[in-house]
Amino acid sequence: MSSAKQNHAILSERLKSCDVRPTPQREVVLKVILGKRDHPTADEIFARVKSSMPTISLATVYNCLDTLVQCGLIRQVNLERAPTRYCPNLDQHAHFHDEATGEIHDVHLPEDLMIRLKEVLPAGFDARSIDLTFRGKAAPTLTHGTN
Amino acid sequence: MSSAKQNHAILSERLKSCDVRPTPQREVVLKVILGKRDHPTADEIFARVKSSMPTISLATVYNCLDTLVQCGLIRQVNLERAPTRYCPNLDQHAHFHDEATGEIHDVHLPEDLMIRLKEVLPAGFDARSIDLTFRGKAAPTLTHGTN
DNA sequence: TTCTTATTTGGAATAATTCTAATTCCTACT
DNA sequence: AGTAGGAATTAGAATTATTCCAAATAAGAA
Repeated sequence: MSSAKQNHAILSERLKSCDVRPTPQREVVLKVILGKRDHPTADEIFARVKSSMPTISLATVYNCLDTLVQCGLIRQVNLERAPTRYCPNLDQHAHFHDEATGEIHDVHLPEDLMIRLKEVLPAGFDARSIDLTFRGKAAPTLTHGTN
Repeated sequence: MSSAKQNHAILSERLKSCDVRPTPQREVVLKVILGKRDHPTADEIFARVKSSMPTISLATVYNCLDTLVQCGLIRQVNLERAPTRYCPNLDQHAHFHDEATGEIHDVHLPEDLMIRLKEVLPAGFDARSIDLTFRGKAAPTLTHGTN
């Protein structure tokens, strides 16, 4: 079995396990996002996807993204007043938004902190997800985390 | 001195302390946001402001909001793919976004947790602000926090 | 295969925000 | 008080991200 075929099988399996139809469009959108550890916008994803599937439409990219987020196969990140970005990293992590460069860095969150975070919620609040975003500036010289 | 005048003086003082001109528009926008502990959108703020200053323009509301956020007199909250909301509560707190009702509740964050949060950042990362948003559902019967 | 239903498509529509250029308003300095 | 000069405001146009729509297509079950 070729590597490409195997890849397809893996992606297809992932989609099926979420009870969604493993269409070629969904697979290629997912593949593109997982293929790079950055935080692309819908437009950027559209551009990347078009090189392997030139006929795909932007509406489909949006549809696929919605589906993938629903499934929990990717995450959604919102910066203030900027187009939504998507994140392939499903490990528990926070985002650091470098205000000087606009870059987003993933920051690992230890398990005990996650537990501590959930403890601050009053009784009756049931959190399905937690978004933690830092804003500020990062030291320019060192290379930290992913962008 | 009348209460209204005193109010004006206080608002004006707050603005001056941020090195911005205390214009009537900025004062009324700030007053409207501080007057209610909710999370209005720019459009909602525009509507509220118009009742006391009918000639104000939406562009000015946006300008004022930008200025006030810059000054740190109000905060900005972004829900996924929804218009930006503004928050009068400057105490350290998180937001709980009730996915069923769309309501936003403030959640108090203890000081030690804030310290713990900043500790997860690698050396060289300097966080100016921290945004923590929970998403999920809240028990409907009880009345928790502010919306 | 054929049926049923979900998905895709392109283009139009919507909605939040920003831009622009003209006007008006503060504030500091005489 | 009067005025110069920069900052803020205004209305409306422009931009841009996202969603809607109705028709065409494709996937999975029988």
